[in-house]
Amino acid sequence: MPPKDQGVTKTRLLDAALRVIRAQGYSATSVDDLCAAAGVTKGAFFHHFKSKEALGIAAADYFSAFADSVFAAAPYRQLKDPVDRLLGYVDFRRAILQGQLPDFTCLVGTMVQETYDTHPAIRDACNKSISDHAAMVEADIAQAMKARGIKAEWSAESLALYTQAVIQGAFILAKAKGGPQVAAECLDHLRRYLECIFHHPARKGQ
Amino acid sequence: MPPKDQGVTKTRLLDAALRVIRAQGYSATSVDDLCAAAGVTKGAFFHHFKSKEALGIAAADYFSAFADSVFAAAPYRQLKDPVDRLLGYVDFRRAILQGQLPDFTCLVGTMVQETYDTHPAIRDACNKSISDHAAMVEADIAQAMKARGIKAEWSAESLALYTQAVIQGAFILAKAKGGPQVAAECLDHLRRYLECIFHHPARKGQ
DNA sequence: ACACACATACCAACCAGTTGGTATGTGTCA
DNA sequence: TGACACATACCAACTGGTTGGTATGTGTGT
Repeated sequence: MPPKDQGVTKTRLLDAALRVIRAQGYSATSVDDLCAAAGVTKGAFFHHFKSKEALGIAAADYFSAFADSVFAAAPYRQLKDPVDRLLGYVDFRRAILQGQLPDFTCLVGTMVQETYDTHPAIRDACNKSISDHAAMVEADIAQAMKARGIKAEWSAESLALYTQAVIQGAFILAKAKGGPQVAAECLDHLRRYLECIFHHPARKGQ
Repeated sequence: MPPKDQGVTKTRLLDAALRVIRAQGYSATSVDDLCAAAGVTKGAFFHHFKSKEALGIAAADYFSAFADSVFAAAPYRQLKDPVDRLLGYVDFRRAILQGQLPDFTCLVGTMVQETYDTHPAIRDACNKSISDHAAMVEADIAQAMKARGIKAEWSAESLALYTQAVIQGAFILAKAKGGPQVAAECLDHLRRYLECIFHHPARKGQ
């Protein structure tokens, strides 16, 4: 019944990849692991992906598309003021630090550390994922700078990438310490920096 | 003559581990890879380390001790004012972003992402390495807060961990983008945040 | 003589990827 | 309508090579 099952097996493999690779890393995850987690056979795997590396690239794209949809639909996107949107982004990222670590950490941040030197194609896919997400943040930053009349030595792109560095680093610390609390506190510091830059009054109790 | 060669083979293996694991990651690095890079046999490896996991833990400790000595000997340590020392730390971290990526990135930040869920003993060693280094930064932060009479909602520990998150995240971005420039710009933003917190006049041209 | 620091040879389990095959669907032309 | 050619989706079994780890030597200094 191919029409009914169209793409189901492939999607099951990609969903499994997100879960398993975020928990174990790319190298430690075997094709058999993926197949077992997805409940499919090895033949099905290599029918949909020509190699493990191709699955890695596809997983990065899949993760990226999923993240795009989550942030596009997030409530903070509706805020009128670009500074509010920027701070809303940080608050939203803080709010989604829920559940187990493999549920909210970043697939591409994990993968790129393992593959940047040995699998250039995966590194490029991860870089595109991070850069595209940063570009979304950069748009709000550029508007915020214009709205507040801020002329700085740093670029909107540089600050957007900085937000991503904080988030990626916060995930590493969360993994090292076994929980998301340290990551939340990192996002609080990031928020404080942005408030400082955009002359925004700090929230009470923060 | 064992007295002369005392520890040489073990050290060669640990040095190789630093290089190879930072380039390929922990899981993708085989014991054979390590032996080849160190120029020793497998028998020697398992004479000094009872398992690959034990090597991972030893490598984290070895990296940690190396980092300790580098930072203890760094010129910024001689600065009298704790705020200068804190900013000096960031400047020093920025200055050592030299050479190839595996030369200056963080072994434990790389390893913990791959092992936090599957090798608790390695995760603990990585966590200790990060936390000990953060504690060194935290001491200067605590003194800086006292010197400037700063009472904040955040703790010195929280800010110290934030500096480590920025550094770890900067390494991920550097790997994704293939060079250290983005990491340097992240450290510039971190410096700006610290200047803001400690009411320090910004440097010109920054 | 004995412990230590290695080296050699080897193993079972696992690895990514291939094979030959089946079941099911789709487009086309008479 | 139906028969044929072809494509898609999948499967179980297999392959050559690699994995972490072990068992058993061997040379050397004390």
